[in-house]
Amino acid sequence: MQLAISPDDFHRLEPYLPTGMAGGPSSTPVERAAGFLARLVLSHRVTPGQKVPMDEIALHIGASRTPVREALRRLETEGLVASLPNRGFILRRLEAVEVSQLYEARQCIEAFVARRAFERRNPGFLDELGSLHGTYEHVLRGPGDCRRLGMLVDKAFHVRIARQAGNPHLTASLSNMFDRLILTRPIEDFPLGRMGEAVAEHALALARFQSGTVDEAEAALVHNIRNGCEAIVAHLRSPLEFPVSIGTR
Amino acid sequence: MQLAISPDDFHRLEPYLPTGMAGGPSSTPVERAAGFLARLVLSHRVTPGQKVPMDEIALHIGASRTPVREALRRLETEGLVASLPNRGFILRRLEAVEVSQLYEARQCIEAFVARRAFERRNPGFLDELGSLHGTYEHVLRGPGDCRRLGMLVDKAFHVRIARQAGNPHLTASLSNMFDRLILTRPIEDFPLGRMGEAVAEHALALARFQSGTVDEAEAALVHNIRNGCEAIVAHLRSPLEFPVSIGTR
DNA sequence: CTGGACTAAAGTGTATACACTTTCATATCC
DNA sequence: GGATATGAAAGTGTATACACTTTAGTCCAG
Repeated sequence: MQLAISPDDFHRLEPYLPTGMAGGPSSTPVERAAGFLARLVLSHRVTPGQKVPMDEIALHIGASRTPVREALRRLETEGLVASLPNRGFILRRLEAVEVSQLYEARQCIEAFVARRAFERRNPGFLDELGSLHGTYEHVLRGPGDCRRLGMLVDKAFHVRIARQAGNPHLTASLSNMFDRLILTRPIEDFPLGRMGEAVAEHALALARFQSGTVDEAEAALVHNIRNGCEAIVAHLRSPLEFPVSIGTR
Repeated sequence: MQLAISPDDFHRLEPYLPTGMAGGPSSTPVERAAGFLARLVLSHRVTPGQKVPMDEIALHIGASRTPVREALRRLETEGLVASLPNRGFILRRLEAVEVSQLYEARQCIEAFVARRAFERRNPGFLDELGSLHGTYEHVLRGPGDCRRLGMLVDKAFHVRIARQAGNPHLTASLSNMFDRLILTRPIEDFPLGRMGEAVAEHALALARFQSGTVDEAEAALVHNIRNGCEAIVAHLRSPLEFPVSIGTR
């Protein structure tokens, strides 16, 4: 089975890997284990519900299962994997209800941080947000199956706003919600058409942050989240109404 | 040094231990390790900034360091301990700014869940909330140094409201914020006088949920959080203005 | 065939071992 | 005397070993 993300795309998404999963060569075995698992998931070699191949990860990072297990315990707390007693770990798989709950939680946090971020906005922040928006547009025009890659840049946009609000705990919490939504859903559950709309909604949100009111900025962001949730829930209820061909380039 | 929580108090707080830290005899070594660490912290045998005694935990739960380390990796993700390379783990210690950020995050989530919980309130919920409120009052009248014990019941009250909102992710997130506020602050940072006020504020919040409007219920809860934060920040700025004698019964 | 025991293989969870780092105490030099 | 080396002891992080569980296969009885 061919990788849905080409090596070229894959290299480009490295900066957007989940926190603590960058796993560069200089990091600890525990971090490298988490990083390699993230890559396995993003390249569709491990899909939600499947067993986490501890031995393969250990072999690949050149370590034993001990640090790999420590990494998986961390990811367990983050809701990314689940431990099945005496049967190892599996990549968790989100139920439809969990997806909408995560979107609800996103709305709770993002409505709040949008206001704080607006109050604390400055040229540097707006530039970075604009840049992330540009990357998002660019990625969507790219080749191959860009759904997870696109979601990572989507995440970067939203998390950047949260970061501007200055509350690391809310930022981390939001980041974790995105990780769960990105990594623990089958790729079929990402409606392809949705991403184009999201770009337009981000453009509006960006404009509101640049030259709008607090309420408008908050509303634009909440609108983006609500639409995303609705599109996905509708897609989950009838995933076969819009059969998609997965481009493999 | 005498335990600040008597064995009697200690037994009573078991039902309120953080999630995944109950650590009954039948649970896995990883869970028991987390549970025993929680008990070490709640009995002031390990204080914020101190090293986590891995060997002591391993010995006490009758296991080796391997599962203890896995447990600590989980707690690391939850922000309760920090890993110092080649020097083991320490119980994290919150800076003043982190405390106020956690209160801000609490307000973000609790304002949201208060509304959802109000919409979904029913007699069973109100009964349980009333019961938790009664326990809170009772604990504060109890003997010994009841600050951490009181905070655990305070947490139970707020988390019960979150649970009624029906979003497990927001509930878990709030629960984690309380754990950090309860376990990773030096006991001196808990202003003793504050708890009496909190009881009164809980009483009002309870009344609003029983016979008020959504806005009133939300406002009462936010008021409780804001007051708590202000009292603590003031206390942290001048902890010596109101020297307290720590009762040891 | 079908379903249930038995067996072998694979895989998991933890104890143990050990190389390596840090820490602390003693000794040495300026 | 204070600062810097030196050594041993303690402690950490991970590899390895192994008891135990699950899984998969095989055999046999019905």
